[in-house]
Amino acid sequence: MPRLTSAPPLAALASDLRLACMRISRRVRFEGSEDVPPHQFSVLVRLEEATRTPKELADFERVSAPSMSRTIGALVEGGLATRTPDPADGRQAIIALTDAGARAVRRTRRSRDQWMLARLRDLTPEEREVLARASAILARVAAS
Amino acid sequence: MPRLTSAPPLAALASDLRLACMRISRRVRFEGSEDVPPHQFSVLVRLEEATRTPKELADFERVSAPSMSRTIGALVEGGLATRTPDPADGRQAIIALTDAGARAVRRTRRSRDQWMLARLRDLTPEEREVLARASAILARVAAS
DNA sequence: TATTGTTATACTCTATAACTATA
DNA sequence: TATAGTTATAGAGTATAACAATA
Repeated sequence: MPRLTSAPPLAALASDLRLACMRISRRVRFEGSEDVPPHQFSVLVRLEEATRTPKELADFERVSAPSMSRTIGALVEGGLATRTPDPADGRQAIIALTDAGARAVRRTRRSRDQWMLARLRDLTPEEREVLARASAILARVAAS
Repeated sequence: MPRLTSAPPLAALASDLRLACMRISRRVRFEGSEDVPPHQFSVLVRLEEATRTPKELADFERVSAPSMSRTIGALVEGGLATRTPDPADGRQAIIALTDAGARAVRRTRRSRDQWMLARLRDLTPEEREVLARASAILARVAAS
């Protein structure tokens, strides 16, 4: 039974969709047993793709250079990342993920997925199909 | 042109959907010109529905009583909320929204909606229809 | 001189422990 | 005694300003 949503006011959709996404995020954050603080986790994820310099990480996380310096320090201290001088440019450092760091990312990710997975099980196949299509659209929107 | 997603692995959907929602939230938070800090905003929203006691607010926000006491202090100081003794139970206080607080909520909400609204304009009607249906499902999931 | 990064310092939000007041 | 709330104190995370090293 498809609902009649042929021409919903765009502003209402924007507001409802934003709220729904933020509430999902909130629940995920609350329900998941976080292994690593959120700001550290963001950096670890970024390091999964490639090694980065502190400046790159600070720009991506929209955080000041000193804050990132501190975060990196905590990651290195915890054995989740390494900091080595860049042989090509002595001003820069290269931050890389350790095996323990990679494991921490997988662990946190798995924990965060659990709550969502449990909820999806209660939905109908049709609803899951809608969410699958929406997921692709939202991913594109978030990246735009 | 509907994509073939007849039987996506549920775990993959959970992960993709969660990530998409969290990234949308992140973008909204970054792009919006925040008027009030996030933790204060959450409390103001909660007060929109009804007056609350500090304990109720602390429980809902999953924060310690002293933290909530401090947050409430900031809101009262800023003229966004009021704190009055409960005539029925002298131990409790009643926290209520002021007009300025209600305006601050609307302002922040509008700012957060702007980014999402702009993105929706670039989508096709079909994509917006999918998101409208997904929004309702996600809202229900987040509340479950 | 400009860029990269760290250290110094301060502010905010968080928490636990200790305290006051009321039930 | 138990509950609601605040104050005291400390631990993270953030920022700006100042500094060191390299390009």
